[in-house]
Amino acid sequence: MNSEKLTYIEEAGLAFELFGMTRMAGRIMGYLIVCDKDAVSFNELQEGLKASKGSISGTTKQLVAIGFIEPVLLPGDRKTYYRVSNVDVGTILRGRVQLFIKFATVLEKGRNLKSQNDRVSDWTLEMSSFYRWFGSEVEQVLNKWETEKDNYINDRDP
Amino acid sequence: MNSEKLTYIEEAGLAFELFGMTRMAGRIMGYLIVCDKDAVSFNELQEGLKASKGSISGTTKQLVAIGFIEPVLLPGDRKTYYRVSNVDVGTILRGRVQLFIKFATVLEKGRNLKSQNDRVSDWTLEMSSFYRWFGSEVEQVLNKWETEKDNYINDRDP
DNA sequence: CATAATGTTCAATACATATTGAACTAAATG
DNA sequence: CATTTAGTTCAATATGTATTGAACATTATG
Repeated sequence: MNSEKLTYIEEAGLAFELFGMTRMAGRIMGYLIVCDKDAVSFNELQEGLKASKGSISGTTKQLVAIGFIEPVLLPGDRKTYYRVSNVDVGTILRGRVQLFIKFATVLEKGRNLKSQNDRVSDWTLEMSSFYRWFGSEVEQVLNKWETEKDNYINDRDP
Repeated sequence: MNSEKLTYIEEAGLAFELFGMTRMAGRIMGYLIVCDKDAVSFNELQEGLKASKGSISGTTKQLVAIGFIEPVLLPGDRKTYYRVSNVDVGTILRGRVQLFIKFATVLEKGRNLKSQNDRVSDWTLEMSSFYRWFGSEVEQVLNKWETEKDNYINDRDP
């Protein structure tokens, strides 16, 4: 593992943190991406990331739970290997849209506690209406992607 | 300020935290929403939220910076008042989409550090391609919203 | 059965950062 | 000019949580 890759792994840690996950989750994803192996053992993750067994254990469980990685078992081998899942872009997106809707709905809930309608009432109503509507639009956009994606994915080695 | 509203203000704090902002930012938004005033003074926020001046000062500055609230000044009055801005749903959405693109791009960056293309390469490439494409789709969806929103916003008091 | 290999659990620690609170600036008022 | 008002700054504190590390469980192996 060269130093460029090690730097990248930390960068991935920060990116996942920005996205609301933990640094270690990002490091594990980064490691699995750049390591040029199909799957990586628990032990290699621990040594490669210089982290504790507890941290690897807990974080791999989280990543499996949200579907970003998956365990790989081999016959005659007691170890657990992990690899990046082919988690669908739509699944990730839908999760975020739900967060949006919840956020807007909490704002709009405040509206129902007011004793009068006013400028803020209108704003919260538009917020929640928009994000709810947006959720259904996203479904159409995802369908469009499925039919058109070949036009937009350009491999570096076609 | 009744107890239902006070409870709501804390709930708003949690919602903003989920959205990557601070609890106090959410409390201030919550207060401004349910207080039934057009604008609220620094001092009222401090007393109403039982927070320190430092906290109100720092958090109002953040909320102004990101456009969620705006200061209101009155002639002959030294105080600063704050109110919820009519921040455009599109502005908020675009900010989140940028975060998405950055996230996917970091994953894809790992791809360029690999010595071979493989399953993970394909996945990161699709991720970043999708979210970049999605960014432009969102612009069209926002235009659609502007022309159609009247059909989707239903006031409780029409 | 004794030992090694593979993970798990959870209390303790480390770490980041949100919030406080006291000291401060700046401007208005009498 | 002295005092009050309004808000800012920043070092100290509180708080939450990510991570560690040691003890433990479990299963395989000789």
